[in-house]
Formats: sequence, structure tokens, C-alpha cells
Amino acid sequence: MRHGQDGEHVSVGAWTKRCYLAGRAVMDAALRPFDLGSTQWYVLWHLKSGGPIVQRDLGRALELERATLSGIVATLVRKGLIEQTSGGEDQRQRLLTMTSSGEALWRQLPDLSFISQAAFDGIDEADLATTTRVLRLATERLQALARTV
Amino acid sequence: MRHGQDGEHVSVGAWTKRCYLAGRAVMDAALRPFDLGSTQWYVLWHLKSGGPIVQRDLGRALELERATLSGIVATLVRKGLIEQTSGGEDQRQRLLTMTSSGEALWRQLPDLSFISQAAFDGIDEADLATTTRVLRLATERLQALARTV
DNA sequence: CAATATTCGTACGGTAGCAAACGATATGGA
DNA sequence: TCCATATCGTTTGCTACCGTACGAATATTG
Repeated sequence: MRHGQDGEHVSVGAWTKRCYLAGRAVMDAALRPFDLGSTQWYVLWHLKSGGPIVQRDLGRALELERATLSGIVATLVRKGLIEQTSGGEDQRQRLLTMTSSGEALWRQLPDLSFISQAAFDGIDEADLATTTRVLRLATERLQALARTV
Repeated sequence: MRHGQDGEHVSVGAWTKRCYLAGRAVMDAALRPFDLGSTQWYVLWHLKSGGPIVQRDLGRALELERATLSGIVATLVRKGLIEQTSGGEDQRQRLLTMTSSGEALWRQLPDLSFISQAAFDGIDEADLATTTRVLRLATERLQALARTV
């Protein structure tokens, strides 16, 4: 994608990047006062709504590689917001639990729903559905391609 | 975007991220044998097709912050693929030029157009146009929002 | 049961992005 | 002319991705 050729193909690729980065920028700005990164927020959100979870399962839910999540978990543990225990049948696994400190921080965080609302409100539902369908199809194709390369 | 609410809003946000990362993954895999990152590729591509350029102008063309491009330029200079000279009227500016070593590498690189083709070929042109329009609008809104936060 | 293969988490090194702060250089006014 | 202001590039420090390789633990298979 985005390799200097004309046509809608490249446009979609370029705008995909811009849109992703722009959304993250707003999220990062909203979370900056709390010293929290956007993916860290997702981890807390998942723990808040789903309770304790095995690290690997959280990685699958958030679509993060083990190495990526490992670093994020380490950061959150260092901040005292979550706890990483090895309590389970499978001794390889790590169970993640929110601490009371994490719960306290969570209560202070602003509601971030304004971001997607600002981005997509008022846009035709059919167009949004089309966009989702195109992006999903392209993603599936790219992920399949990645497995062959 | 992507904050755990239902509806097309969140879908678009989530797929935007997935699609961007999937495309980059394929590009990275294709460029890995050449020890070249995707953004480094864009810099070389821009220099190859547009000739020498002032660093700041390249940053605007690629939509990168000065700090981001500064690091990428340093990497490419370290690899001997580009040259950074201060030849100009404005002594603050740096002019970027491809080296012969960079030209040689460029000739070895594969054509990456297969990536966007694999992603988007066969998809209805109107749907691609809709997707581009939605993503552009959302991006503009998010960038405007970022300026107020 | 022993050997092999898989999986989980981590460490390391790399790419890519940003904000903030700084020195050097232009530029515009007073 | 001189000072305030803006701009360019860099540095520092951070988030967040990935692949590879490794040890430990579990599964599977012979």
C-alpha cells in the first residue's frame, strides 16, 4: 500500500494510515495527563470489563504479539496498576489482575467515546458499513499475503 | 476510536488500525532482506523520483514530524544510502541527496505494487471511493479535534 | 516412559511515531 | 541596528509495534 502509484488503491492505503494515526493522536492527548498510553488504556479497559485474564488470552483479544504485550504489561506492573501472578494450572501462563490503584485511576479517566463520535457521527450508516467491509476484506487479504511472504 | 462500544463507528476505527498494520507487515517483510524499513523506503522513493529535496519539505510531503524524519535520515545516512548537506541559502536547512550506493540498492528492490493490488484489486471502485471519502473526512475531523485538545 | 514438538512469557534489537526543549539561523519590527 | 519571533534540525524520552531467540513448562508421539 501507499507506494506512489495512482488510483483509489493507494488512496485507501494512505488514508488508512492517516486516520489511524490521527485517532491515536487524539487518544494519546486525552490520556497524557494520566501518563497512560493508548494500548495501556485498552489493557485496563479489558481488565475492568472482563476481570482477570490470562496474558496470552488478552494478547489474542487485543491482537498483540506476545513480545508487544509483555512490554506493556511490564509498564503497567511498574506503575502499580495491574498485577501479574502465575496462579494457574499451566505454570507457563501469567494471570493479569487490576490492582486497587488501577481501579482508582480508571475512575478518574475521561470517557473517550467522544473520539469516535467526533470522527464518524453523521456519516451515512451505509457508507460506514461499506468502509468496514472494504477494510476488513483488505486486511484479510494482507494477512493472508503476509503468511506467504 | 475502538473503545468498546458497539456500532459501525468502532468497527471502522478497529479495522483502520488492523488494515494499516497488516499492510505495513507485508511491506516490512518484503523489505527485510534489504534491511530497509517501510518509511526508509518512502524516503528513497521520494528522492529517486523527485531528486534532491530540503529535509523539511520531504517531511511535509511524507507527513512526518521533524523529529521523526530526523531519525530516519540519520539511519539512511549511516547506511550510506543518502547524503545530508547544508548547501543552500538558508543555513538552517539540510538538503538530502541519494548516493550512488543508494541508487544501487534501489535498483535491487522489488516492485511493491503487488501489495496494494493484493489488498484492493477487484473491489468495486465506488466502494473504494466511499472508503477513501469516509477515511478522509474522519481524519480531518480527528486532526481538527487534536488541535483543540 | 522417553523423546520430540509446541506454547508461554521474556529479552534484545529494530522500525516508526510523537512532544518538548535546545541551539543555530532567518526574519520582521521598533 | 537590535531585539523579538519564527523556523530548521537535533536530542531526549516516551509509546507501540514486530521478529528472533531463549528457557521453562506442557503436549504429543513413538
